[in-house]
Amino acid sequence: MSSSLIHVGIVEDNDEIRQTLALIIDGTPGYSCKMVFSNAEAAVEALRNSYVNVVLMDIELPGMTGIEAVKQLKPVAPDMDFLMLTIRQDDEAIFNSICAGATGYLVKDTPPTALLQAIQEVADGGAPMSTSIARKVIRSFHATTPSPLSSRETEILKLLCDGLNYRSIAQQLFLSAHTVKSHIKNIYKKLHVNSRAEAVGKALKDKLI
Amino acid sequence: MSSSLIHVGIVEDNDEIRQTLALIIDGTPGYSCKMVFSNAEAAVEALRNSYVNVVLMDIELPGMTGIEAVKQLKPVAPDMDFLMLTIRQDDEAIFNSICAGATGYLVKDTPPTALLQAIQEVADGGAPMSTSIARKVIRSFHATTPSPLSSRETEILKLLCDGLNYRSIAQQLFLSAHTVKSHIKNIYKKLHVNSRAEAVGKALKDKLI
DNA sequence: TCCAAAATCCCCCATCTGGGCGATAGCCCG
DNA sequence: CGGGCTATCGCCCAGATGGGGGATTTTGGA
Repeated sequence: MSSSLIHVGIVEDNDEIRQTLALIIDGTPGYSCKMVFSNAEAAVEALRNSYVNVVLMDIELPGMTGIEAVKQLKPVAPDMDFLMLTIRQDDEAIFNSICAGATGYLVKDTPPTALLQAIQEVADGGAPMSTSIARKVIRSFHATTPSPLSSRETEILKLLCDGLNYRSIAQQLFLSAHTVKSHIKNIYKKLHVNSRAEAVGKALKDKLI
Repeated sequence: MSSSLIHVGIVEDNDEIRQTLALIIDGTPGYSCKMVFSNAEAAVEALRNSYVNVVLMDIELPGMTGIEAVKQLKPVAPDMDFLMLTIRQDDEAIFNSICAGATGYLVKDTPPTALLQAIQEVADGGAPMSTSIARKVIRSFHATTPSPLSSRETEILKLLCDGLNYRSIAQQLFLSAHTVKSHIKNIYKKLHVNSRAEAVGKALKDKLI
């Protein structure tokens, strides 16, 4: 990995910081920094069809925030990685950035060696982050509410998520369609919903399945 | 945090490793290790109603695996944290463990200092892990397929996930119910589904909304 | 041991849904 | 300029769905 050139982009409104970062990166063999922007709007426009591998993105920017920029760029450039730049470790903002599509973050006073290493790690498919951020990410993985459903109901809910109707579910579980309907009615009661779509929505959002 | 006693549990079938871990932990001030098991079944049974804070769980166990044990314990003891024990860093197994409810992992030859530090970090709400694991976790956060839906369709899909029917969606968006139906039909075509439930399931699983 | 919950099955019916088919108008890209 | 996509509105109808009842048996925990 370290043999190929890493193309880095920078989006940072503070002139000094931006130029310093660019100098460090472009001055190091193996790193190239041609795409530099002082606002998110210009960056989104120019980066969408670029060959840039890793973007250092300031979170606080005039106009569009860095988080919003990532949200727009990630879908159109899925292979582009984003490292957010922050003054200090702000767990909430960083977590939101990650939800938006960022891979990790850097605090702005990171020494050059660590900066370059973080970029390298990201390019190599890693995601450098503190343990507290990692925990936040993991937590949002897991179910927060304990499921009120019985195992049979959970089983049926899974099949609902696949779009099966009464009959198909009944066949799959060797039940009568009446029974399936009965279970689904109970699921609705317990989840406080009254349609398949809402049940599926709640099930997946609350990680009940 | 470091002032209160951390109750640690161990589940590990290798006698030597298990006893070594227990000795290290129980021999350190601030750490207590009373719950020690050589198989997952006994651990699940005893830990479900225990006061243990952090469990060191071997992944490979005779009978039930450590991953399965976490899957069973996490729902009934949501405040209990799990650190998986592995011989070497196996990204796939570790990722599966995290999906099952684990917070992090340790390689078995971790030196005592780092071991205790990792336990402390977990007890303090962190999630120690390598950058490559972190990346895997983050990746499963993001949409993998670019959405084929128009913005209007996405808007309607969101409302479908909330369980709204034609009329309610129409009112919310100031449209005729006919138009809503029309959009939904197009959504079905694009997502290759043919019911609300399936559309919602696909939307949330593929992170289209 | 006894009760509550779960799991199974059944009926009725108003309403919702999905599929088929069609129409007009705007917009962008080639 | 024409074709494709989107957005908007419309009608018909068979079949699925949700809500309202009720019933029995098994299971599991207190």
